[in-house]
Amino acid sequence: MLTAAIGATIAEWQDATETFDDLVGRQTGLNSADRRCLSMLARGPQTALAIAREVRLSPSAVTALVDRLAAHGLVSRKADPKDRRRVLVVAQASAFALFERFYGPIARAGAEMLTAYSIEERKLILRFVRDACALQKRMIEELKPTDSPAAVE
Amino acid sequence: MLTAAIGATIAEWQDATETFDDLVGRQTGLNSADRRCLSMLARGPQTALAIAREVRLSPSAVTALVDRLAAHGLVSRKADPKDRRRVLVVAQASAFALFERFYGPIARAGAEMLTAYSIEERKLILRFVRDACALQKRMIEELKPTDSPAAVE
DNA sequence: TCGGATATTTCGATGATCGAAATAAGCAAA
DNA sequence: TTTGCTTATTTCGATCATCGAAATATCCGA
Repeated sequence: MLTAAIGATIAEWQDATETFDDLVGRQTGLNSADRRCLSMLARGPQTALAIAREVRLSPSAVTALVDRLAAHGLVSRKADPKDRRRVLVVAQASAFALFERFYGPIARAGAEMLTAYSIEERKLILRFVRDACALQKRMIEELKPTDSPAAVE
Repeated sequence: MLTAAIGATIAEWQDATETFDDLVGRQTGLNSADRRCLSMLARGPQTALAIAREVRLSPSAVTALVDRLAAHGLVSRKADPKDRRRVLVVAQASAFALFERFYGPIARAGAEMLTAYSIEERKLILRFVRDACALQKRMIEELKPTDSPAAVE
């Protein structure tokens, strides 16, 4: 037993995560795709196409998205020296500051929370979150191929 | 140690969860708010205002949202016998079927995954996810009051 | 019964997104 | 080198979700 309680709590946790993220969006004026894009750019400059794939937006939508972020001074465009068709989108310092402001505190609080667990316990927690993450990714793969026209009709 | 690895894995897990959810949206033709609303209605009929609060949409947007779901046959409107100003939105059988179809498999796989853990281990996992959930909710509260006009300018 | 409060809908405007077409640059073969 | 195909991004017009304000309907207390 306990699996039902664990599942329910995870659902509640994910819901809270979504609510938190939504709040960040309201306070920053950035929508879900904007935030996803910024989070990706925090790992380094990316081309528009790579952003489109990861954020799951059309290339034209990414043009508008980057315009938006650039208007806020959060990113800048830079020609790719290797291939002048490409445009590299680069996160600015303000983007990192924004991340620190909104996600820094929770990251630190999370680390702090984990100090209440022994090393052995943390090993188990890591095993669990890895299992959960792997499971979620497996379910993504199972959902992908189908591409059913409309499950809702 | 291990906290960094745990944090990184959780971030990866949340990302996968978002991707999964987005895929469900594409395959069902339901956007994020639609899905949130349905998920709420799975717990019982709700008034438009309650939906607006939970889904974080304006009341007028909820009218449109419910129209959309109703057009898909997923919900129906029902006058509240107690207060005729109110409209109760009720999930239809097709909504539950949709949930079962997309979230049933992962719920069962998750339960199955947990069978690899002993009861003692599950207790620890439950403690951990409760801690994480509580932390996330605490961070929501800390973010709420500020209501800063624009953190981005 | 009157008047303010509450619940929902309607309406016009805004803005994010899409797909198709346009533009620009790379690349390979003649 | 030139020609033509491919790839990367942007522009453009259309669509749709959402908002805020106004309209409508109902409730409830004085």
